[in-house]
Amino acid sequence: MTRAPSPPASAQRVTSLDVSREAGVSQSAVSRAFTPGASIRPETRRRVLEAAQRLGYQPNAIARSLVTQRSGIVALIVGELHNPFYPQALSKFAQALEARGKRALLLTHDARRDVQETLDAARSYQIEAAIVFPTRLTATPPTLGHVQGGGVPVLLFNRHLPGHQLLSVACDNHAGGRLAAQVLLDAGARRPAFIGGDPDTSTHQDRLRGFTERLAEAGLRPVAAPSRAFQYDWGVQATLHLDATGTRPDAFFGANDIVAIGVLDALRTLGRRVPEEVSVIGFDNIDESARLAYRLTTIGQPLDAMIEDALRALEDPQPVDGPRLHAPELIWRDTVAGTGP
Amino acid sequence: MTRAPSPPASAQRVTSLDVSREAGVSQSAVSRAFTPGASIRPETRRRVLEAAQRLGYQPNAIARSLVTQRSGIVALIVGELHNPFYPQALSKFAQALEARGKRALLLTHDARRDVQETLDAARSYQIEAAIVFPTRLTATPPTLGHVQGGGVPVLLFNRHLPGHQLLSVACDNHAGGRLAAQVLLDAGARRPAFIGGDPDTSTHQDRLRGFTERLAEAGLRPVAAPSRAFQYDWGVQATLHLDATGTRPDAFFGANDIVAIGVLDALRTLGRRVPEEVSVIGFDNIDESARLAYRLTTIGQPLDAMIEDALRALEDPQPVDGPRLHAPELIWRDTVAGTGP
DNA sequence: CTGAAAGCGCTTACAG
DNA sequence: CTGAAAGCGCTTACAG
Repeated sequence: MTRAPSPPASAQRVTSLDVSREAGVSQSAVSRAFTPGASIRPETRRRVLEAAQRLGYQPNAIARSLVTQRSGIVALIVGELHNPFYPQALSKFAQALEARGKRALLLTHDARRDVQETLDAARSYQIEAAIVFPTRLTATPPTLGHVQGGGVPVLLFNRHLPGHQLLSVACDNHAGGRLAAQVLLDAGARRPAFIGGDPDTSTHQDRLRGFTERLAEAGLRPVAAPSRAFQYDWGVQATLHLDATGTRPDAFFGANDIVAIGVLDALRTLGRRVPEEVSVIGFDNIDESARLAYRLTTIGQPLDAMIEDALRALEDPQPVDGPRLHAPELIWRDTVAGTGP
Repeated sequence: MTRAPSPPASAQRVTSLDVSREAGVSQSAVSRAFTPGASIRPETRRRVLEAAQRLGYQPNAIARSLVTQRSGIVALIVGELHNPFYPQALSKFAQALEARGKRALLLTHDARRDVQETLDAARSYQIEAAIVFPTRLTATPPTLGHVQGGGVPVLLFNRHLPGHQLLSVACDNHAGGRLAAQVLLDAGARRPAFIGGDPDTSTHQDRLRGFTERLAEAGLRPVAAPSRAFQYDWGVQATLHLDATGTRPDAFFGANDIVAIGVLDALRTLGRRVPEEVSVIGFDNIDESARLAYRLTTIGQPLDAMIEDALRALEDPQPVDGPRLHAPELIWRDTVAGTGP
């Protein structure tokens, strides 16, 4: 079997043409050798693969994308990653994507620019879908109001936009809010407070609504307390402020774990004992909530299931009818009075 | 000015050819209109841009990459993101990349597979560089031992591999270790312990070496303590174990903040008062270390400078001579006795 | 099963 | 400043 000479060392990239010469086959054959299920004799494939190995050849995914019209790229659009819930989701998404032979293009957005800009930039890479993590987004336009995929499906993770036609996957925050109320009620709370996050987000709103609803069924209503941001500092500040103004809730529901941890730290500063004097519950079940210093009882989100569902939803496009909700789960630890469920 | 008819609605993507027809110019002109600095009459560019706007056209970055041989894509390779130091670095990298007109391709690796595999997968996307975050890597082959960029520069962030020709950017951990010792010495420590992370990493080794060295200058040596992992649980466990075996250090240097926070929580469990009875210092200055419950004194890494330097190093390829080190900075809080520097 | 050829959507000499 | 044409590295009908 005669072989064509190897390509000159000056050649930068080794291409399928180089390999075809090395293997003594056509360039098409090289392509087929790298295409699972392609019609090619096993022996030919073997020869090609060996030649490729010798030359250090690897198919060019960019060129492939151009002709197949499928880039295999999914955009992950994130803002700040201060809430540890998101990095965790992010790396799990990247892994799940890889397991499906896809790649994650990581893009950032900030509060000042419209997400649309970021999305457009992503679209030039022929992304097959975009997942946006609304770490800094509010529901009000222009930030997220009119996002247009322009042909590519866009999914909002952990948030939904009432009245908009965006795919979205989230935890059933309304049910989670109810669950939090239930847990606090069972612990004997009579004056529970909700320390909210960004009041303009569905996560905040749904959790509050569920919480309030369940409390009402027990003839109670949450202690009046302000909302502001899903941040540690805010949890601390809100709790201190409440105390300073003479409001002493006997239980706290933090809009997420970061806020609840702030509440816990503020309570410690105030010398109030948890859970003996006051119960605290959070939302998300981030790593930090399991620390010995906190042992925060919280409502966990079924992250893996949510991610699988998100990817599935993106794969077969069907009309959006409301957010895809996942049941939350109580994570019992040490910050709520009683012995648990 | 006569116009060619608009492309049929059936056409999936709108291409530069569609725009050229809409604008009544050549396809080359469309390309030039989107190329900053290209030789094109302002009026022509305006016409093209308007036509593009009408048609919703956006240049195809994939096609562009193919011809320019520059993808504009940089791979970010991460493992687990349990240490919050990494997500923070990750999002800052993504932002810094975008500021330079580049994109971040996010890839994951796990401890079982060789990073080489992940890198090869990334290479098929014609990445211009790869940055690996060694969140799960040890220095021993095969995991990281023989990584070959195969033409693309590879940079290790926050770690270096002695004797290997990989670019790397890190904090000067040796100096940081010395600094930690200095701080503890100033606080009057006589029996300081180092609670190590993964002993097989340069971060661990360099910090320990600096720490030991400075201690030796003061005629001291660290209390014998085991090392294992850069994890919260390990910090807790190691501290508890030390205490159970009758070893009572008067100061702790946690190999990173996560470990130091574990130490702090364990100390609290043991009823030992910080910093009155025992001082604790960490490394990294992650968000969590500033929580009221911890107020951890720590050695901060100059993250922004490190990221800029990493990107710069990747841009102009020059022979590697050792890791590029950045000076650490003492973050004084409440876990070390005394009034600070 | 195999190869020659067209074409994916751009950029970039080249000639005008 | 502009257009026609070649070509980036692949995949995929098409014909054998």
